[in-house]
Amino acid sequence: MARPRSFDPDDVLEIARQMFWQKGFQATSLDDITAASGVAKPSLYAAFGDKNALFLKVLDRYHDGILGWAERVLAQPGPARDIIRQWLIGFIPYCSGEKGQRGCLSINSATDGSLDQVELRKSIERYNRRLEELLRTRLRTDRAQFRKGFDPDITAHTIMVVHAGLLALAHQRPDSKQVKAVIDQVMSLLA
Amino acid sequence: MARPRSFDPDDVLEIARQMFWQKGFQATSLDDITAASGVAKPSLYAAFGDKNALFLKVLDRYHDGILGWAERVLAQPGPARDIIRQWLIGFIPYCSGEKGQRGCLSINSATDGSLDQVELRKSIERYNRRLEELLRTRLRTDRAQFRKGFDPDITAHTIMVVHAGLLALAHQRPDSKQVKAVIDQVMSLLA
DNA sequence: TTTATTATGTACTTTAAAGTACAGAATGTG
DNA sequence: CACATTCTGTACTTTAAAGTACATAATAAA
Repeated sequence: MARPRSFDPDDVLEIARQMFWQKGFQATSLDDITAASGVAKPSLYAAFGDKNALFLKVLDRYHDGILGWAERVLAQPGPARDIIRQWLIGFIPYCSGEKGQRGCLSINSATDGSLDQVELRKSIERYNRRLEELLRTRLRTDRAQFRKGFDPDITAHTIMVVHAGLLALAHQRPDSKQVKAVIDQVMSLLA
Repeated sequence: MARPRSFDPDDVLEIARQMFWQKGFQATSLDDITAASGVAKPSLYAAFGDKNALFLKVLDRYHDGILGWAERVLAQPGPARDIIRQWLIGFIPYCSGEKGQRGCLSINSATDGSLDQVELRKSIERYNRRLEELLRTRLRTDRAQFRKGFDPDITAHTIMVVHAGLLALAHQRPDSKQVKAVIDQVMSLLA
């Protein structure tokens, strides 16, 4: 009954994600996204709202991607230690070398002082809470695999800290072997 | 032989540091710094160069402050483990609660995609290299205090990762007890 | 006291990017 | 076909902030 959209919103979100991830929120203009996607500004505004709203949608998408993957990996059968190690190893391509330079979109956003919108903070907090919950649940469930006195809650949080640290330092493009060595060393806490 | 400066450059750098740290590079305008310091823009330009150059000076100052403190703490006599623990504990006020929200100026800058100037990257890399070197040197020197097979180099890097992780997650204002628990757990790697 | 020199403050220009007005195009329906 | 409806593209306005021109003020030296 009316003119249909000439683009797939999901494609645009994907393009926007790449640009925001690479250049950051501030340095990515809507003109950039228009140029890369071929979708003019009025259409972007109609489909996603203003720049903040667009970024929030992109970030939520990013979060969902990582959470979905974490859920799949951490639900696998086997020793919790091996599973969590496997999960961390999976981040190595994003924590080292060329690709590592952009770091993590979520952490980049969390550390960006100019982005202190309430919605954004909530999204990031929710993401961190969920991720930590996945780790905690797994460690609690498999608690019997560890030493007496093992604390699943603190350990889950420590893994979150290491994870964040690796992705924060990723901007320096460390060597993947070094990242792996850190993961291996930290994994010795799971005993 | 000429009109003297009416302000102390160091005072301005201190004010600029607070503003950049709180609001980030992009969101802090020179007009903000002018308003806070009482120094007009042409004077800022004459004294520090453009905004990027000013920020670089601020960041170097910040780095020097932390490095100086780390040198002092890590040179103290005593078991390396206790000394390094003390050093990490010293960050707790900056990793938790209200004050933690701004995180670390260096990490905030490293994760800011819009700040990919060469000079800036160099400054941050140099800072990280020096900090890690202080840790590594101490761990190597006191290597005899640890188990057979203890690797000072990897351990120094792991501590850097944890340090970065704590400061990246600081933006969520975690509880100081939780931060302390993570530090204590990680310290068990030094044995 | 005059002069050379550098700092300061006002007010300007420039630029980049967010956001929008509006005319016209593309569809489904009667 | 004609119409209601929503989308699209061009071109505009607005705003915020970086950077600067210029007249003036403050000092040290001669």
